Amino acid sequence: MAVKSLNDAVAMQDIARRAGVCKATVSRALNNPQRVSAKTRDKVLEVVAELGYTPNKLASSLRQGRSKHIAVMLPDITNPYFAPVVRSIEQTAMRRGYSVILNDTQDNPDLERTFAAMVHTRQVDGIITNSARIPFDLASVGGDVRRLPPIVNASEFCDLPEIIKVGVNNYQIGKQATEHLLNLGHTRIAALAGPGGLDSSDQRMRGFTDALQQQQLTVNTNWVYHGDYSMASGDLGARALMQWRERPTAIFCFGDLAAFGALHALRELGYQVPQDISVISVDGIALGEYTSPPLTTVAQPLEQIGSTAATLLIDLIEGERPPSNENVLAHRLIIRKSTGKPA
Amino acid sequence: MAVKSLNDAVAMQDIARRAGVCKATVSRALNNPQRVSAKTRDKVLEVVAELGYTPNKLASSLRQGRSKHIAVMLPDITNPYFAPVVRSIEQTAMRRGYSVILNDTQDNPDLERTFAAMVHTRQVDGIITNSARIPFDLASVGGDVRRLPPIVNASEFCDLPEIIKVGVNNYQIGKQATEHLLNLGHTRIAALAGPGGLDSSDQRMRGFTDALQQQQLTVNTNWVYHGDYSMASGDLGARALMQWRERPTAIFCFGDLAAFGALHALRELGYQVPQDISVISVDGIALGEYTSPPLTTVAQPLEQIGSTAATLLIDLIEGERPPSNENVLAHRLIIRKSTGKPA
DNA sequence: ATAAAGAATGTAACCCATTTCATCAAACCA
DNA sequence: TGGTTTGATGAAATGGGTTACATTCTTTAT
Repeated sequence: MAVKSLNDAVAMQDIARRAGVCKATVSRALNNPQRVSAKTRDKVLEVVAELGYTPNKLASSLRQGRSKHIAVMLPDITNPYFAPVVRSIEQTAMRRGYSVILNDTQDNPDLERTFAAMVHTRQVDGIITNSARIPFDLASVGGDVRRLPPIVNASEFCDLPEIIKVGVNNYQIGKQATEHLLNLGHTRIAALAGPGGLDSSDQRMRGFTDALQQQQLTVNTNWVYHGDYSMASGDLGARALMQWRERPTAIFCFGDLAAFGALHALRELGYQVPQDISVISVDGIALGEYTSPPLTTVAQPLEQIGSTAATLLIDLIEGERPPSNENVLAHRLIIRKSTGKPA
Repeated sequence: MAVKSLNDAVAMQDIARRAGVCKATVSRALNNPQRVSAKTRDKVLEVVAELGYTPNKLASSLRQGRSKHIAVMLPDITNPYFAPVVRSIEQTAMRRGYSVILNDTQDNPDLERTFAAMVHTRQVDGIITNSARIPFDLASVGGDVRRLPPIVNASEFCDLPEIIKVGVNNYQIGKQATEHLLNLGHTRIAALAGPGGLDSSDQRMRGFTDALQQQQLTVNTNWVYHGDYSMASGDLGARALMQWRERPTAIFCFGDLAAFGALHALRELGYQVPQDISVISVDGIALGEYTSPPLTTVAQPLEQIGSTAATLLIDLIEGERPPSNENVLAHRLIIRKSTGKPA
């Protein structure tokens, strides 16, 4: 049945025998070289090289009670927003000696829970999640959040204050994106928002509303469409927003993908961007540079979100609490060709 | 230092004690329920539920000599081509009880090797790689490929016949893409190829050449540009191709990303697609539906590549050799708006 | 020179589940 | 009814490291 892994044979005991020392010494020579005499160390390392020995990390993990694996949960790896985050997590983790186990939850709570169980089975030392749902069964920790295993919440926030979070200031993002449009002279601005109730979307909406109000403008509810950040919903949303008798001159998309969909719809409907209508969005994914027209967007520091999340999580695993639970990283408005003065 | 995981305490021994049986019986009750009397089984399961026991998978893996982890190596998770493949691998693996360890090698042989080393120490049961480089130090296995852990080579092929491969017929893809352009009446066709020497690119180029020759056309070397499949190289390549006095009326991009770059360049240069120039490409990534204009492309069955690769690998791990080492999946021409008759 | 401190190494327990082998009881057969 | 097969369970070895503790060999200090 199960094929036995191959170059097993050689274990620590074999090295020990051949080097004329005991297992413990081999272990020390490998992990705490300074705790072993130079002579012994050299001899051990020589035998290790000779026999091509690689320590079995499972055994080590079992004994030490930590696997040096971290899990990354995200709703959809296919989303270009997440890919750079994951890549950066992976790089950071690898540098610190951790491997990344990937889990695409498809935003399915059941899958999230299944995966979360991995923490209990000791397969992973901690989790980075991009979901607002923290899937751990609170009951199992007696309702005490502090007893949860290390978790870092990236990009999208849950409402447990005890959980460490890393992301951007979505309120400011919403405000700045809107202000960019206002500064260009737009007054009829639509919002192609994300799901209501989702923190990132709600915050951006607040920023949107406040920015308008500072110019004595109010939100036209006809011009607010709640999608799900996807291209398809951006397409649909843009069509919905443009159907009204009184049309907006600018659309603030709450995500780049939705903006791609919107650009597509607007083109099909025969509008020129930005001549007929401006489009701005949020995220700063790489594709935005190549759309037609290239997309003006408030970029999130995706790599930095990933590396920060990984660093915080690993610090946490290794016993170092971060100074703050809220880690807000800087966003950046990138002005390209999809926004302009209103006609 | 290292924080001890929390609800440790409860191990199999605890269940055993509490249920009045021995560890072995608990293990059997959990893994081979039919090998235990109904009464004992119920009692054990009851105690398991009561104490909230979850088996330590590290221990189990150590004992059984298999970790139920598979590693996925790919050059860049940020590439929209790979994301669906990875997602599909992950889903398939999860369904079969395996976790996926992700490694973004950035096409860096050193990183690949580093990671490959991990495979030994982490006791990863198998590997799916999207690189033509099989990074395992052959010396370490005495030059004997059969001693490598199970590997499946997806998308991009190495030249070891012993390695299982899953992917598409790139020659046919190249041919069909070209034929589509020929059928529309194009005779001046450029190729925005991938790196020379890379199997996928070379095969598509063969298909391209053969399709042209069947129409008594020859390849104009001015109209062949070798990029690296990236958007940036597509942009550059398109500009290079359009600089000649005699210009092509169609460009065959060897990858969707390059096509995005090409569309961007063509737009900037003032060409209308497809009125002035047609663009076709390969991959069928989701974004292609939303470009301007939507991209005609030969789609690869990305999900299927992933699921097939995962299935083959896990079968292999569990001792089942596939009928063939070459698993070629069907591609599909998707005609959208980026190709048309020549002016 | 010698006790005390320190460094190097060995012994054995430990992490926790799986699995072989032995044991014992119940069911089956002639 | 004695002998055998079958089924349930337990004892103990196992996988491969790590580490607390014990022991031995050096140094250093007096």
